[in-house]
Amino acid sequence: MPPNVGRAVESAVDHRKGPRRRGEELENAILTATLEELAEVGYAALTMDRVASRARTSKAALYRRWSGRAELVLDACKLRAFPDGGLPDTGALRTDVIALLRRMSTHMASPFGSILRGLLAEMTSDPDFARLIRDRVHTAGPVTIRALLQRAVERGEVEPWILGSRRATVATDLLRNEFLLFGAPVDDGIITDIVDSVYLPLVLRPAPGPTGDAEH
Amino acid sequence: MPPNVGRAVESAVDHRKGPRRRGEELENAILTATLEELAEVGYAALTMDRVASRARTSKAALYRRWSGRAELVLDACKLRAFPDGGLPDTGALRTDVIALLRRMSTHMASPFGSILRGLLAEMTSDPDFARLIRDRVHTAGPVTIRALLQRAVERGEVEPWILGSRRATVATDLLRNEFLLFGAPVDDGIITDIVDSVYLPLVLRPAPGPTGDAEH
DNA sequence: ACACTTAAAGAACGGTCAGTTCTCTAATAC
DNA sequence: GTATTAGAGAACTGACCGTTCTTTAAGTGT
Repeated sequence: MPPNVGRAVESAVDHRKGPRRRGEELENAILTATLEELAEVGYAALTMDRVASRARTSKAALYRRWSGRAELVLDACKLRAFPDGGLPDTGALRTDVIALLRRMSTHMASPFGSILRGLLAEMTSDPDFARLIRDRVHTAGPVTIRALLQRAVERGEVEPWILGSRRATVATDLLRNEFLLFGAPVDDGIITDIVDSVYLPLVLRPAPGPTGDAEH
Repeated sequence: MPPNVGRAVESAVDHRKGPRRRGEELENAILTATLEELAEVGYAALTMDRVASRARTSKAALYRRWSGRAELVLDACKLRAFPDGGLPDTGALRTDVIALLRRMSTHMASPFGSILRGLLAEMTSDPDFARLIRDRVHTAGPVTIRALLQRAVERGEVEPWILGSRRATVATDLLRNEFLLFGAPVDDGIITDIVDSVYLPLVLRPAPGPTGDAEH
């Protein structure tokens, strides 16, 4: 019945007395711990137990907020987004794009790279979750390069229809592919090769399209 | 000692007596069981226990041959390669490439797609293993498209230098990117978009006007 | 100030799976 | 034949996941 009324001789070490965090404060501590774990051991080796103990909380507190590792990491990446550093603005499309790809490359060489791989693998299961990952993780590249293109259009370097074409994001798409296959950081020669022998010929002025291909 | 001195009251059911497979026969059975498991539950849910019991063998036999799940799956994919079906040969580069991308798309919609994702995620750890994956899994696309290009060069559709350029594999690179981000099968409109608005403008003869693409 | 409600800390548990290591014994080599 | 190799099967350690329980601090309402 009420077994241990009295005294609890046990529990020599029980710091439930310490200032107990709640709500947002605790949540922030958990997300911070998650990012630290990601930086130290990467996504694949991140465990809920480790995050909980690093944040000096309990797994129960984690599972009350997130349904699993992937959701937790996703939120950690979302709120404390990795530094973006503003748009490159060198005055010419070529150097702008090279600067962007270089930045993406170093970004992928950070723990973020392993997160990317891990989340990509987990997209197999849930389509809704897959959409979430796509939206939160894979939009940075395309959004940024479209902004660079927009300025190039205003300078007259690029024809406006390119913005709505699949050509627009080829540079970041190829960089992502390169990273996934060969790892990061992506060699600088490869970056300039992507830009000079593929991307610029596709988007720069005199580049002709086959038929009227402004769709998507 | 008499072989079956009546000991061991235990072991009511012990079929170690059945024809015990060895060497290559057993290995084939294991690889077959691996492929069946892959087809049924996908890469993420594949476990060594299940493979062992499906092959009616023991985990010890698996670990004597492979150091883990990834190596096993890699070998299973390598030996009993998924059907290639020969090179598309339609007489024109455009239709050849579209046929190739379609085939790759359906391939990625098979269990092979989940294998791809899983292996990609495991490349984080070991660089040697990463190379192995790249070589065994991601060569099919590029190798095939180079063969298509080679024939296009012989027909005069494409200039020879393209074969050694990064442009050569852009179609398969973009398809892989599309699959990883959006899943398979890849919509047919996207495939033709990749080919018509990106790939062909990059590789076809000089300045491919929509009407007369000069072959002389 | 008080009782009441919420939720954090911590521990334990059941379950799954990875890898390892036993024993026993069939298949093979010598 | 005898000796060696290696497969079958089971047990076992250890990691991790996700859940649940108890105890108790932090808020909430009156």
